[in-house]
Amino acid sequence: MRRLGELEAAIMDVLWSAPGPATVRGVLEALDREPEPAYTTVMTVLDNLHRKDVVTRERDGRAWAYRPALTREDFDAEAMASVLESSADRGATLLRFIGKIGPDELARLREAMDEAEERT
Amino acid sequence: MRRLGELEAAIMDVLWSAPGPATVRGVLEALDREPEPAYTTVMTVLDNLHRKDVVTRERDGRAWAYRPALTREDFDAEAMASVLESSADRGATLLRFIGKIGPDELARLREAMDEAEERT
DNA sequence: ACCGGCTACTATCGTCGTTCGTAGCGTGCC
DNA sequence: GGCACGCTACGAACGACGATAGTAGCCGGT
Repeated sequence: MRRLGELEAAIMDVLWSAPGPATVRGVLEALDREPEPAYTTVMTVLDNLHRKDVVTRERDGRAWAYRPALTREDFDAEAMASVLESSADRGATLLRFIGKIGPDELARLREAMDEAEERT
Repeated sequence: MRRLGELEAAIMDVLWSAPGPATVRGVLEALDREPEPAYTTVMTVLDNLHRKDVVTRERDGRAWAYRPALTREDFDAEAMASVLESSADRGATLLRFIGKIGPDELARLREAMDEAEERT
C-alpha cells in the first residue's frame, strides 16, 4: 500500500468529503489549490487512482463519476495494518505504538476494543 | 515519515539484525542480494539514510560504522502513529484498525495496553 | 614510497507523481 | 445535418527520489 502523492491526497480529501460520486469537473471545482490544476491533470490523477483501485467509477452521462473505494477511516486503518503486518515482532511494535500515541487515542482505542469484543 | 525503498529496507534489516554498529563492508557482506550491489551503492544508501536520520554513524578506524537510530519496533510504531495522526477521525480509524488485525494481534494489543496502564 | 581500502563527490537511470496538450468522439442545439 | 462544446483516451515532459555505480583523493600500513 503505497503512500499517496500530494495532489492525490488533496483529491481524495475532496472525494471523501463529497456526499456522493464526483465527476472530474466536480472535483476540480471543489479543489482549493493555488494555482488551480488543469482539468486534464485532475482527470489523469483520478485515472491513476482508479488504476490503483483507490477509487471506483461509474458513468454519469458521458462523464465518469468517481467515489472512494474505501472510507477514509478504512483507508487509514488499512495503512496502519499493513505497517503492522510487515513488522517483525508485532507484539513489540504494538507495545511501542500504544506508548507513542496520546492518552486520548489510548482511551479511544480501549473503547474500540471493548466495542469489538461485545460484537462477538 | 516516508516509506523506505527496497534496498534501503534490506540494508535496515541487516542493521537491525546486527549485534552492533556495522561498516559499509560489513553490511555488504551480510546482504543477501542477487546480484550483490557495488560497495559504493551500499555506501550511498547508508549515506542517504544518515541524512534522513534513519541511522546514526560513528568512526571505526577510517570507516564509518552505522547503527539504526531507532529499533525496528520503534520505527514501525512511529510509522503507524504517523498514519494515525494524519487521519481525520482517529477514533473511527482505530475502530477499523482493530477490526482489521487478527485475534492474535488483538490479544497482544490488550496485553500491551494493560502493561502500559500498570506503568502509570 | 607505494598499495589497498575507505570516503566524498558526481553521474546516470528507472519509477512515480504532477502537469498538461492534442486528437477524437458523442450529444445537444441551430 | 452540421457545428460547437465537453468529455475521454493517449501520451509527452518534468521533477523528486531511490538504485546503481564510477572516479578522485586521502590515509595507514608494509
